[in-house]
Amino acid sequence: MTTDSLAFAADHNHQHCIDQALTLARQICRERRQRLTPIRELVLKLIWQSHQPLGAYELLPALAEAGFNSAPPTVYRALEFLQQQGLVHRIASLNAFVGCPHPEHPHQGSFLICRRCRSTSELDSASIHAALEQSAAALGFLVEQETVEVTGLCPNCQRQEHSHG
Amino acid sequence: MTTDSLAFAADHNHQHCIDQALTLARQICRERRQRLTPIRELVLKLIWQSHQPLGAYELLPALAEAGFNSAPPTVYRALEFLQQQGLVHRIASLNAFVGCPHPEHPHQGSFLICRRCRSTSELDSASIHAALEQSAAALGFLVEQETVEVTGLCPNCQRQEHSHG
DNA sequence: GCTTTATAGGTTATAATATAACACATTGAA
DNA sequence: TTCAATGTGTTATATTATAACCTATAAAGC
Repeated sequence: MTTDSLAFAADHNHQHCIDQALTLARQICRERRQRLTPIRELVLKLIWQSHQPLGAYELLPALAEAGFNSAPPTVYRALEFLQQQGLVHRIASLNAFVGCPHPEHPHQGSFLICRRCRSTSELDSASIHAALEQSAAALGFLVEQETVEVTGLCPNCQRQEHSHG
Repeated sequence: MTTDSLAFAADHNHQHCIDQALTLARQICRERRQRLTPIRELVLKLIWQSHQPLGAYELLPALAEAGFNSAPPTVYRALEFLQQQGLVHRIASLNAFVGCPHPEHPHQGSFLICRRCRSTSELDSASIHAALEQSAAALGFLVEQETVEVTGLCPNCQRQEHSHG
């Protein structure tokens, strides 16, 4: 994981982050013969405007502005496609969606979510994944899907809370 | 963790499980000077009827039958109280609630959820917790809340799927 | 016991999130 | 160029959750 994919890294260059995500998405969809249509690309771009997970309904106004239909099914369809391609993840504990920095190979992320600034980072989850697999295997349980969402305070917000409550 | 708190254990005695949960709940609330009112106790009992997480709206008919008001706020209030006391957990990925077998000390569980029979077991999550803490600490992130929900197939359902698709 | 205060529950309305169903348009392939 | 598959528009509705306000009940102090 490169530092600049981390929302709370001090050296985070977000424009680079967005550009990279979109370029990668186009490339991946081309390779997989999947159609990254204007709506889908716009939704992905909107989600990548920040590292804060966005709710589906928060995306609708921007879709309307761009001249698209802005009824819920439009955005949910785009999100469904993006999730299938691994380009975004859904955060179950927030009912919201966030861009995936590593869509090359399908996976389910583990997330650190700051309750104060809402910034969310995807963890490189090998050890977490291993711990889950092991606990599951001990009970004979076959793991198919993992939802790992950790809420707390990012480094920046720890400082902020400390100084002004 | 005793075997009989595990939903997919072969020797699971569910009536014992329910009785134990209710007895423990009464004891805990007494100790904490919290009121386990009839509605709250009924909701807890309903949730413990199975190890399948139940949605809030699934509880309403039974509340109505028991002569209580059955508007949503009634059940959400009871669930909020039960969660605060650690007697039930909310499963974010299902929007549903499940009984907690170890409410004595507050914690947030890790769950194994069978996608076929919906049975859900709470893991003793020390190693998972440690892995999360470690990953978070490496980024300077302060953990406050953990949502760990693993979906897959329980041992029974693995056999079933294998034999009749 | 009575009064006061806090907590719990009843009730109505509505917010927030998500999907069903069907018609029409566009794309890509035969 | 026609067909089949996929994507989008549109309307309606399902599902999950909370706000707001009022009444009832419990517990705590006098």
